[in-house]
Amino acid sequence: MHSFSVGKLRIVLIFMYLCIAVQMMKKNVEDLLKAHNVSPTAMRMIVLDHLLDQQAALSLADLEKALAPADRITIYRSLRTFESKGLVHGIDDGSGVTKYACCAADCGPEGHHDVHVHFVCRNCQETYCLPRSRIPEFTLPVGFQPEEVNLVVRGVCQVCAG
Amino acid sequence: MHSFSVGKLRIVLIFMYLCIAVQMMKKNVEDLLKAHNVSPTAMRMIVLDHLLDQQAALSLADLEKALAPADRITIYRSLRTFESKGLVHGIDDGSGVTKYACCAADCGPEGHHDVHVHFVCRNCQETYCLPRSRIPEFTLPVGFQPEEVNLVVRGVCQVCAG
DNA sequence: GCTGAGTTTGCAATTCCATTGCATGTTATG
DNA sequence: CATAACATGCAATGGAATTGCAAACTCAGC
Ligand SMILES: [Mn+2]
Ligand SMILES: [Mn+2]
Ligand SMILES: [Zn+2]
Ligand SMILES: [Zn+2]
Repeated sequence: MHSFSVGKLRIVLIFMYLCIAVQMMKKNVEDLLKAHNVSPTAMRMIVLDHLLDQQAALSLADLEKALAPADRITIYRSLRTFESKGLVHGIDDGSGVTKYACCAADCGPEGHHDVHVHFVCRNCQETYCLPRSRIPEFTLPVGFQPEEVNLVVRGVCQVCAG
Repeated sequence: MHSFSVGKLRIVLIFMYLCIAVQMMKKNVEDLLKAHNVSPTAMRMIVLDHLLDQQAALSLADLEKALAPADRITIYRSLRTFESKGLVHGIDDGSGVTKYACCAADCGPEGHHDVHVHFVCRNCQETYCLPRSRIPEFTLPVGFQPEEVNLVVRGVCQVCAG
């Protein structure tokens, strides 16, 4: 009778770990969707999962490329659904194409609460959410009633400046 | 021999005043163009004069409508020229269409200096420059080097809130 | 399991704005 | 006037967002 080698055991353990990780990941994405009242379809789970992976915001074209051969319109409509349910927020960074990133705070169908600064790197073109950088107070002429604020900073990002 | 009535004299004086006013206006627009190294063509004077009249920023479509039957592309290229020479600045107010407004400060071909807040009214859809509302200080994570800032506030404007 | 209503998806088409190419018209200058 | 440089008008293009619609799918109720 022969025993498992350490190498084989390691491979089996890694495989089991990956299975569990993928399951947990899927479970997390699924639960996140359900928690926001969105039916967890295959496409939506793929889109949301990919968005959760990102450091920087993605455009529809980015997602289309990354998730090929998924249909662009389906991704587009997933994003709109997510946005309306407070799962992701669209970012108008001045480039002319909307970028999307996951909401950090407890946003919901009532609205988005995590108002933060966005940063666009003129070198790598990436768009980052900066949740730590709260938008400061500013004064408006009398009579103007603010409701939403969008602050976009252009410059060189951490990675490119490093 | 009969004399002028007071009424006729008044009309003549108003007419003369208007002639002089229009001349001065034209002279002002022409000088403004020349001062920024832009040949004062008929179209450019019309476009710039109309922009100087406005309280709120205008889109290309707005200008096209107001200045009909002037050619849209010619207006478009006038605006680009003005922008490059520091006469007007384009505003990305999040509506997806660029609005244009005259520069208040001493901008030039080197760049635009009058960085200010822009306000979009969700009721009347007008976009206003708020030159008095300076963009406040804000903090960025270490490593991010800011170069340009764009702050757009959405809400209800002075007129609509009245 | 089968059915039907409601939802989601994929493809085609449309709309809207920004931008470019090119031939013609205009201006400035000697 | 001649000529080069610049400005204009029309047509065409490009890219992104959005919509229409029919087929595919999901799921509760039989
Ligand atoms: Mn963000
Ligand atoms: Mn402005
Ligand atoms: Zn960068
Ligand atoms: Zn208003």
